[in-house]
Amino acid sequence: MKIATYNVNGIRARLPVLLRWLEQESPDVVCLQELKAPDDKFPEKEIEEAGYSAIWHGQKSWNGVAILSREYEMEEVVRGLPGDPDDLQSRYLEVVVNGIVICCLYLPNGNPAPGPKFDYKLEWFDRLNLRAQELMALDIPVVITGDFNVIPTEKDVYKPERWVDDALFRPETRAAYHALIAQGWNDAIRIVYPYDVIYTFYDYFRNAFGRNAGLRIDHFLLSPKLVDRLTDAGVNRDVRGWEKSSDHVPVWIALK
DNA sequence: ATGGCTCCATACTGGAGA
Repeated sequence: MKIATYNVNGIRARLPVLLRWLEQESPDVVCLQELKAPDDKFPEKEIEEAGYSAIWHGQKSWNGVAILSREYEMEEVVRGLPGDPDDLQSRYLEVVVNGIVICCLYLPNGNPAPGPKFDYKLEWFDRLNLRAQELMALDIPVVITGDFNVIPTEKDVYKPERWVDDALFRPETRAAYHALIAQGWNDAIRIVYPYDVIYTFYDYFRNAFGRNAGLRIDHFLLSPKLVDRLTDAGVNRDVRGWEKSSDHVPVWIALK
């Protein structure tokens, strides 16, 4: 079973690239972030013609997440991150598919930091960790994946010293991420590739992709019940070089 | 230190992204 995550940065602008990538990689389940489209503008027909059912949580202009499935039935569990009725941003979707809970998230960017956007990021992170703790306590197969907007370590950024004050790398952000990991979650990419330099995002500016000046901010976290089933993982780095690419790269895992 | 690029909105410009 192959599961992928891809921050598309606008599903309408990205549709040709998305469909080409789906055709090439044939993932069973796909978590998408940054749809940048309201619910009624989600390209349901094109996704269906590509062979996928879909559940989506859209929003006008910004944010938006979706989960696609090629073969397995999906059952929606949670829409929107619990814990704050005033938070209307579409950043979290949770489903059960093939006996696995899959959480698709788009964690707030948080820049500029400090400031209200950074406060929102940390508050959102606290609520994510509460939900993750609930799932961990169930002792079942769970995948938490998506765009975390977190650079976990210095190894995950091309020039760490330039990012120390950024909301993606500040101590508070890394502390929240490490608190999540400390619940017992396993970083799938680092299990398969403990030492390699792996990036999932390249800025549109300054030929970042050509210089391999990237960040690793899209992650796959596996519950203990699932980690033994991990057989492979990777990033589709070449997709970043395609015409009209997203600034993010698809990330995937394979489970037995 | 700045700006470089790309997306979306109701649009010839600005906000957000990371």
